[in-house]
Amino acid sequence: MNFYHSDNPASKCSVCVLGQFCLPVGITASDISKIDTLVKERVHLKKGESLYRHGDPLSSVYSVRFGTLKTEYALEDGRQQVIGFHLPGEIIGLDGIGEGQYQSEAIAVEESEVCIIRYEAFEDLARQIPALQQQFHRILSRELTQDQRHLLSLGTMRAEERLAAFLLNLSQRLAARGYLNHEFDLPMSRVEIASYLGIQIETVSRMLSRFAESGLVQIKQRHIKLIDVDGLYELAGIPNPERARILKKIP
Amino acid sequence: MNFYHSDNPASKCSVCVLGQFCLPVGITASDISKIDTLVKERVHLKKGESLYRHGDPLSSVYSVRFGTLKTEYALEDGRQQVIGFHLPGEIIGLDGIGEGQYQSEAIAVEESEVCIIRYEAFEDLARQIPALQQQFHRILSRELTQDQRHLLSLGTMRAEERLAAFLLNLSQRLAARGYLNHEFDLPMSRVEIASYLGIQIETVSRMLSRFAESGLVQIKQRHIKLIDVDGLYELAGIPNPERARILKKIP
DNA sequence: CGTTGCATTGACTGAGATCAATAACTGTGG
DNA sequence: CCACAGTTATTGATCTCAGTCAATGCAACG
Repeated sequence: MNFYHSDNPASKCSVCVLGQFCLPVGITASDISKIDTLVKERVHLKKGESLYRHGDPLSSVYSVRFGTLKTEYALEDGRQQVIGFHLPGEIIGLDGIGEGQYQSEAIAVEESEVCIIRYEAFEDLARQIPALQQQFHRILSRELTQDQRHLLSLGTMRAEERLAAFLLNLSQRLAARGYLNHEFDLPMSRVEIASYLGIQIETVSRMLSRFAESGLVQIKQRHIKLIDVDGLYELAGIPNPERARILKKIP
Repeated sequence: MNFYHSDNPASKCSVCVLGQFCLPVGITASDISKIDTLVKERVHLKKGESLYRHGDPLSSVYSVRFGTLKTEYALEDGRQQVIGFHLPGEIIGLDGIGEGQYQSEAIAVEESEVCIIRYEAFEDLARQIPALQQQFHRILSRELTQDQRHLLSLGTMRAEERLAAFLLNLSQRLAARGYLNHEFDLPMSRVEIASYLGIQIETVSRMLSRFAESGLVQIKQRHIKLIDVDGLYELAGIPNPERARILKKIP
């Protein structure tokens, strides 16, 4: 882990390209300068390094600057699962607020960098800037919704559907960040995908091969190209939000 | 749905026996009176009635006064799953904050009553009372942790383990509310349990019968008596928090 | 160019789903 | 109070998806 301290303008929240994700909308210039003072440090993580571990006291929450992190949750008997993958602009460490210590472990899936947001200072500032407080609540709430969608996937979907939904979700999130969304590199390994989806690595492999056979995707190792997006959506059992649906079901 | 409006003292948050769950600790007398003004209305729900539905605009969050509610999350193709059961003192509706409309549907599993907390007024008040704001963040964060534990259950545990963990979790939550925790009535049906655990109703039935055969529990319909709590914990693959563990693992 | 880690593919197995029948309870009205 | 319908739960028989075990393939790297 590599810490940075910086006052140079390029590290300011207000000029960060991710502002759309981690900054609240509709705040004044003076608010912005306050927010800028909040984030003075960053951490650089090499692949496999932990940002925090289960049980570490909560001092900060973190905003991903670049790279990808996974959060893992462990059962007392040693079994563990990847709970989430976190892309640039997303906030992690929120599960530490409840008990004052992180409940999960956050690990870099690839080389990554995160902004450190001192939690106490943040909470104070949120009280002063209503828009910031509201945005924080929205972030927490969306996190809940995200987990609930994931629950639905693990509870009701078959392996094939889970994987299709996973690829599409990743694609959507990449698109929202302005990346190519129909062709990208998976930052995570098959093991990590399998763990996240609650299936075995062999099943991930088989399903990906099957998708490729069916002409839904092209895969070369971790490089993936979505060919038939509609087909994937259909397979996942969810409607394609990329095309406005004019048709209604006629019963 | 039956609305109440009330200024009578018995309906005040400050005297509600659930205060320990929904009120922040360490607040002043004047804060208490402000909080009391926040919750003026309650809703009475008969079994099966919805408190809110997916897509309803968020106006309030709710605190369960008595009874049990379930929240269900639906997939676009009609599949749906019970995401959580909510006991007295727990807050529901938080998933509505992110998008300004509820993402799930909340339904009474048995006759229930909830306090209405107008969300905008609550957010304002939270800004004025730091302890309230902190408590709210803790509640949101614990909700996240709860969902993550649930994810782990659906992702890595076998049916048997999920059911054992479910019974123990319910028992713990009842104990925290001062109820009998080793003998109680399940408020929810087998269908609802199965949905929550991501398994089939027949499997729930079979596993319960198996638990009874093994002398772990006694079951008569929805009435359940935990006989061998340690055995259940072992089966669930989690340590028993009810007995302080002096022993350490010797490698 | 072997070694090491990650991914794919095949053969077999098993936990839990599905289908089906029965049993037990709940509530209703005569 | 009983009969009946309707719901909810249990139990059995069979099937299937995905897990497990095992072998092979493929990159990257010292």
